[in-house]
Amino acid sequence: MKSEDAAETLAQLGNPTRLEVVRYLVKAGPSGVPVGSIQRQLKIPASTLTHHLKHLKGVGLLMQKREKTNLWCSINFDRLHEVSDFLLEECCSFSLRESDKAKTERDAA
Amino acid sequence: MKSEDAAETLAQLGNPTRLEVVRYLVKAGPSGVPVGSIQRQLKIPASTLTHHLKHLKGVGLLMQKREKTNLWCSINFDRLHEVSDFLLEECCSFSLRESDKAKTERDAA
DNA sequence: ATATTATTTCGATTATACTAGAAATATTTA
DNA sequence: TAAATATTTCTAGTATAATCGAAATAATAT
Repeated sequence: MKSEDAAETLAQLGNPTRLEVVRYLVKAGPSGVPVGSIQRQLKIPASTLTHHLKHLKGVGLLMQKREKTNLWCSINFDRLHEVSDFLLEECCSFSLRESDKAKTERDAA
Repeated sequence: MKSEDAAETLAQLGNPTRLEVVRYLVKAGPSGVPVGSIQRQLKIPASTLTHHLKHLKGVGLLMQKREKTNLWCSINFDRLHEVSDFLLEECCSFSLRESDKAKTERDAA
């Protein structure tokens, strides 16, 4: 995952309302839930919710599928995984050298 | 990690300039680098950089330590790990049921 | 004390995001 | 066709963030 894409995705996850939606969708599982259910459960005004869903869709975190009048929303688990992987790689790019910590501390002394 | 804290931290990571700084600090490793080095390497105006460092410090991603005139900056690896763990937990809260996908697809058919 | 280097504060501009009500647009059901 | 339900678009107010130059502050070295 490219750094700019990661930044964009993280930025979208960084909004409390959107993160709440994401968590709700994760709990809902692969089958997802209709927009209206999210709206009622999380008590988010419809227009506000649509706005946020558009953002999540924009970074590929959200998938939508129409069925009759309902628009079913589900999380793109792979995408969410990519983001956490990105952060993990950042963290762990030093994990090997972390084991040299004792040596480093000796050097400083 | 609480959801609100995660959101706040993700929001901070969601700024391209700050994410660049974080990645640079991760590469720099536990010993860190002075503010001025970041500034020169990433070509970020000093005042802008100070601004962003304050944000990163605010969510506990950045640690600072003065040595003579230099202010050394280093990443709080534990904190970064907490964030990626938060996302991973979100992802994986469904990973078990993901293995039931085949079954789900059979049901749909 | 002065000069040098490092970092922060101040102040101002500009842009973008969040929010949500009201109206509009489907889509389905009666 | 009319009524009901679901979702989006439009619009607009408000707030917050990003940016950076110039000046201020801090620490050291000469």
